[in-house]
Amino acid sequence: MAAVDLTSHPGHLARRLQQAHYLLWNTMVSEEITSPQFAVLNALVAEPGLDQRTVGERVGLDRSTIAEVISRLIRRGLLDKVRDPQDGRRFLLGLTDEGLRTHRRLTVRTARMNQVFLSPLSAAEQTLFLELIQRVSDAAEGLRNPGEPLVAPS
Amino acid sequence: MAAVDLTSHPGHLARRLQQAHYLLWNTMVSEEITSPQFAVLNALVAEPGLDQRTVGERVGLDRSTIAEVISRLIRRGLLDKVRDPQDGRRFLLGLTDEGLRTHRRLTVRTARMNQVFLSPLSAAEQTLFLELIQRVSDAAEGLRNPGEPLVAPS
DNA sequence: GTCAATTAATCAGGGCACTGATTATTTCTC
DNA sequence: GAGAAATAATCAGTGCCCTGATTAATTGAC
Repeated sequence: MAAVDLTSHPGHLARRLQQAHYLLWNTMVSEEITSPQFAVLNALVAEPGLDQRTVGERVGLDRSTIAEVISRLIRRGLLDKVRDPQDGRRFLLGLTDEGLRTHRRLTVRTARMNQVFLSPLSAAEQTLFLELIQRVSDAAEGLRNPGEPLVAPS
Repeated sequence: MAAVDLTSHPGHLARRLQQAHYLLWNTMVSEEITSPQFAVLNALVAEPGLDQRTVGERVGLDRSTIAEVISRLIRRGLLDKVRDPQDGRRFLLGLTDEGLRTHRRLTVRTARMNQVFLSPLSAAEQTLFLELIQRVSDAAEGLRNPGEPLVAPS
């Protein structure tokens, strides 16, 4: 009889938030292209010709995950990759015409979806909400490799 | 040249938030037990003897996912399940002694982790943050099966 | 120039999350 | 009481997310 109230646990709420978003994305944006996949397309619209690792950095996906996401996008003909002639370890990524079209099409829909998603909040709350999430995530990411331990061992 | 700023996309931020939480959980709480697994243990501390589907409902996991999570917890000896003599479709779940001990141990650590996770925000902001996430998630979950379409088709 | 350290990408393995289909049991209807 | 509808659980398939180990190429030290 010492159960905890999970509604005070930001991690639990974050998971539920993401699930809710996933569902809404599926109904309002696309059943084919996922939100992380769109983020990758978007990164390459912003900076064409990036390599795989850097794209992962831009959108917040680790080396393994970005590899999977990219291989799916290539399989679907939205991306192609060529070896960097300057550095034989790297692959340079580029959007295909269809990739570009897909990005354009989904951009409109994601805007609408974001509106619906945030509609329970007032305009001021929406701005605050985005800012708070960002501050918490940024701070936690900053704890990644800090040189000194985060907490004293119990 | 029509890339979007993903920092205004709540879904993208939600994903990053969850990743940040995942990392912090791993370093501050446990490398064995995950946050969803803890949520399941916690649900069974609050209401012992629930069946699998109901536990999933309580913690926000669908039928497939809850089945996997529970089978891992059983494999690790933290849970056991018995057929409901009243209803042969159901399994009733119970915490083992070790499951109970694990829940108790992790409860302390999650509290500390939540403090660290939210530390970039002031006390007032923390309260607001949790409330805003909850309102957005609840609203989006309410859109699940509404009888009428969410949006006019494009 | 050669060997060592670094770096980009891949692979193996574990866990979370969803959908659609299937199986077993119960409940509802007649 | 027999057949139909509903419900709990499982299975197959896809995708995201992480770590640790491995491979191939480049860079740096000497």
